[in-house]
Amino acid sequence: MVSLENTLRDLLKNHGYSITEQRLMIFNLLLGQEPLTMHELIERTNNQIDRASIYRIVGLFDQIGITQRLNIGWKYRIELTDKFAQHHHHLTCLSCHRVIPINKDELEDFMSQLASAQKFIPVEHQVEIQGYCSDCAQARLESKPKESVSDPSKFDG
Amino acid sequence: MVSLENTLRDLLKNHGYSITEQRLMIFNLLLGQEPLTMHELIERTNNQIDRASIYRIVGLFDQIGITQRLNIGWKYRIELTDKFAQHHHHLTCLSCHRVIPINKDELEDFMSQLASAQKFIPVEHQVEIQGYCSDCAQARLESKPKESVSDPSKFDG
DNA sequence: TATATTATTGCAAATTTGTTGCAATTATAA
DNA sequence: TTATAATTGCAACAAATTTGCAATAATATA
Repeated sequence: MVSLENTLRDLLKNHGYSITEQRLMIFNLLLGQEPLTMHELIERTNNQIDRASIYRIVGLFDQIGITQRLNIGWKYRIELTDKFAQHHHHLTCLSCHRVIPINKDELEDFMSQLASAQKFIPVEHQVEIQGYCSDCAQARLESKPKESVSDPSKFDG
Repeated sequence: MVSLENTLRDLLKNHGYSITEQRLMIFNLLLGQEPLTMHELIERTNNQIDRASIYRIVGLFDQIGITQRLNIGWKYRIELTDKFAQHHHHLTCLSCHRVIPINKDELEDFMSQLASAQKFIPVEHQVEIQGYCSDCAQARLESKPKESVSDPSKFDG
């Protein structure tokens, strides 16, 4: 039986990197979570790891395929790759910013097909769909307020 | 016959914003390009627009659906929405970082289906597939060099 | 298990990226 | 034209990310 942490250890080893307390902590913070922003990740380490190290660790994780980045609205978020987690496809509501994970096998198949038609060897993929969730779609039907923004740069994504 | 710039003018007008030289310039820099990072966009204005204004303009463009953000590797990139451009789906090579646009109708159909099955009203969507393009896949078959990086945080995404 | 070697971390400082307030300028509508 | 409101540039600020380097921790080997 292989635990996810062992997969991590192997990945680090195989790439010639050492296993440190800090790397394990970052990994565990990401495990089983919704994708986290850097800020959230830093917060959750509770000053037990220096910021610079966190950036270096996430950089390394990205590089050897442990994590990947995802843009939701304005800022990017960090999530574990397929090796460790399943929910890499999302429906994002433009109104309430809810993120609904989608995880369909048919989607996977479709992706591979699409890629291989171009002689491209897929490793990871993400699908993002922005729109309106059923609640917000309903609310919008009932009242459609005019937008009015003094400083457009203030928008929250 | 409607030019894309007229579509832009209308969009600004309809939302109550004015048409300025700066907004037109940003728009034209994005038109027909691969998605640009903020840095690239700023560079290409050649000091003809202040940084703060560029951020404000892109913020506005995002808000009224002229642009959207996209993560390729390390930093986010700005690209025009469907109203102006077609290539919102990409194959990204993990080795040479080439970005190959994909634009398939079947993909569009598939997306709408997927979303509506969840009573979700799709507005925009992106599909990103990372893997190896045919050239790099070939090269990797011929020689599989060990990676060796002194400071992992230096990686270029 | 101790030790030498190399990788990794924390710290402090620097740089880059993004934001804000406000006066000067420009666009728009009358 | 001219008045009004929106937009820009500027300068200062704040947040995010990176860097160099000495101290520390991990690894491989004796």
